This record gives sequence, structure tokens and C-alpha cells, in this order.
Amino acid sequence: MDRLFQAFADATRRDIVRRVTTGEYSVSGLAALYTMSFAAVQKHVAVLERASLVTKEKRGREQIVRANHDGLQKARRLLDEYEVIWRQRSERIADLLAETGPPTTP
Amino acid sequence: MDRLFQAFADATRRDIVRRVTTGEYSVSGLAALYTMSFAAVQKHVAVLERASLVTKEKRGREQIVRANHDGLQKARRLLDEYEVIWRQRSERIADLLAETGPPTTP
DNA sequence: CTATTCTACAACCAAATGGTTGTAGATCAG
DNA sequence: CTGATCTACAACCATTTGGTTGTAGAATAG
Repeated sequence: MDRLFQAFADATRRDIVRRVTTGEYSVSGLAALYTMSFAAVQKHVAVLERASLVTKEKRGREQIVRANHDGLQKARRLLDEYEVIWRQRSERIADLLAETGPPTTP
Repeated sequence: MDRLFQAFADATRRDIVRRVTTGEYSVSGLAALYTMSFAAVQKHVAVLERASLVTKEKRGREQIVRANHDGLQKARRLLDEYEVIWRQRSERIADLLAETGPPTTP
């Protein structure tokens, strides 16, 4: 889980995820999109791979990078949980406030 | 956005977020829950604060830590976008496959 | 076969991270 | 007033991160 969110904590990596969800890219194809070195992009892809957000598939001498839906879902579910808890709590507070009623009400 | 996901990339910080969504904690109240030093917890809260995930409110000599719903929503929306894009793409691929039809079909 | 392309990986560097201890200012309890 | 508690912040340290360059191996193009 640490690695998952860590992977999202970089704009280049988020962009790579966005790209590979919409199209097909080799590592060098991705590298061409950014000003940084090939090796740097290679490292970013490796981080995404360790976080189970993308997979690599060898095709000829190229390595095709693909999105891995599971990782995305996992991250979203955790945030959902937090939101559900928060919503329950804020509703509970709202209920308590409603129970008490305004100060001027009998 | 970097700071937002960075904030989630640590188990202690995720636990703090969970705690403060369900209850009311001072910084020292949180610190008592973990084996690390008070200063370390203080730093974690600062990271969460910079990421707009929690707010601090002074009450007497204590500082009450509260969840900030907006940050959670922002993170979740981004992941939603990725998922929507991915889903559209996988549906489009499914459509293309359906169009083509199985190889043995006339 | 030779040259080019794509990839992998090591070695290095500066900056950020996650932790520590120590010091000092407010606020509360007695 | 005095002592205890809560917080903030600085200084320091080890490790990780995000980047670089350089080297070497596979696969393709001509």
C-alpha cells in the first residue's frame, strides 16, 4: 500500500499511468515524451511496476507498458473507506445537532 | 497533488487519517498511540496538514487534529478519472472484438 | 555482417524523508 | 509561584528518491 501511493506521488508517474490507460507505449516511446533521460523514465516505470500499477510485456526488442487495473481499484477502495467513515461520522454529528435542536426551540 | 499522495504513502499517516475521521485527537493524544517519539508524530501531522488532509485547531494548550474532507475527495476523484478512462478503453476494445466476431463465425 | 535501436543495470550525486534528541515558549494544576 | 504538560522548532543522522552518465546485451534494419 505504501508503494502504491508512493507511485502516485510523482507527476511524471501519474502522467505515465494516464498515457498507458489510453494508449500503447513502449518504454522508449514514453521516454520520448519527457525531457528527462531514458534511464529516469525506465526507473519511473519500474516504480509503477513494483506498485502493481503497470505491467511490461516484451515484444521484439521493445517492452510494452500496460496499465494494471487492480492497483488503481485498490487505491480507490481505500480512499472510499475513509470517505464512508467520514460521511458516517458527519451524519452522526448532524443527527446529534438535530436531536438537540436550536437553542430557541422549546 | 504530489503532497497529497505522498501523505498517503506512509502507514502511520494513513492510520492518523483513519483515527481523526472517527474521533477527536490532540497531537499528544495521537503520539501516545505509536511507539515513535512525539516529534515524529508531530512531523507526520505536519505532512498531513500541508497536504490539506487534516487541520489543527488550538484548544487551550492542546492542538486538536481534525480530518479535512476536501483532500480525500480530491485524491479519490483523480483515481476515479483514471478508472473511467480505463473502463472506456476496455469497453472500446471489447466492442472491437465483438465487431470482429469469433474466427469460426461466418 | 555491421550499425542502430531498445533495454537493463551499475555507480554516482543532491535533495528529500523519517526518525532521533534537545531546547524553549505557552498553558494548566496545585 | 512552581511544576508538569503540550506544542513548536532546530539540529543532526541514516536511508530513500529522483536524477545523471556510462557500459553492455538483444533484437532489428540495411
